[in-house]
Amino acid sequence: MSFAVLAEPARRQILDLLRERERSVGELVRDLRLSQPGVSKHLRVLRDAGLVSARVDAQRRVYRVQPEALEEIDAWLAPYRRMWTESLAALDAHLAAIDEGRRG
Amino acid sequence: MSFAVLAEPARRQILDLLRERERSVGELVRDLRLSQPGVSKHLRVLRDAGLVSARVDAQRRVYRVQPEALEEIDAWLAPYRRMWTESLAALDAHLAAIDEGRRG
DNA sequence: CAGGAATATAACTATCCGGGCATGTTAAGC
DNA sequence: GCTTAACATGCCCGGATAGTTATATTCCTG
Repeated sequence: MSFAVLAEPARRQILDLLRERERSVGELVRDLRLSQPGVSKHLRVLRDAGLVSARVDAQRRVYRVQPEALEEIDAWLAPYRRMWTESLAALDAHLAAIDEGRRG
Repeated sequence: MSFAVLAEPARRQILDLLRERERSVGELVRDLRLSQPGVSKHLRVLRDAGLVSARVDAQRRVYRVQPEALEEIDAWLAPYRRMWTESLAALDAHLAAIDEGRRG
């Protein structure tokens, strides 16, 4: 499960940057407060998890996000999401009932 | 961010167990392959993250899941979810177009 | 083909974290 | 009030990992 991959703030930040547009390693190094090898290492982890993919452009590697890899996490989250939306629905109903009562 | 909290498989397993029904520490110890202090330690992390809450029943502490704490993660996921659902929609459209073409 | 640019990998270190054992704490029951 | 049950906490250890510097690799450019 790629939860562990996302546990690292720098990696989430990389994904957020790549979500706007694809970026080369050098660009990411400029945006993050990390050494170039540090960024490369995180990109390696993200690649292995299928969360990003790389395209070669001369000496540069341009990375892009691969959002489908997050479906697994979304799937794990789904039943919990049902739980809190049900709570919200119940609260809604409750407030509606109160309002109903107020208006007689 | 509680991604780091969920990175631990045992903690996700605890949440999944508590999603069915609330459980005491002892029950969790029986269900997991972990020592009692190990379980307590994970529960502590989950509590600090607001992911579970405890109710006192005599000497026992009964834990339940607090799904709202996962909304933060869901919020982070949301823009990516939009991305892959858009991809699916595009694929749908593509396949429909192919089918349309086949039928003339 | 020499030099430099862009990135990956290697090697090393410091830190964090999960695991267990031993022990502290609180509540029940006699 | 002493014992036992249920749980939390402290302490220690081994493994994982994120960060760095140094080096290897690849590819363009002159």
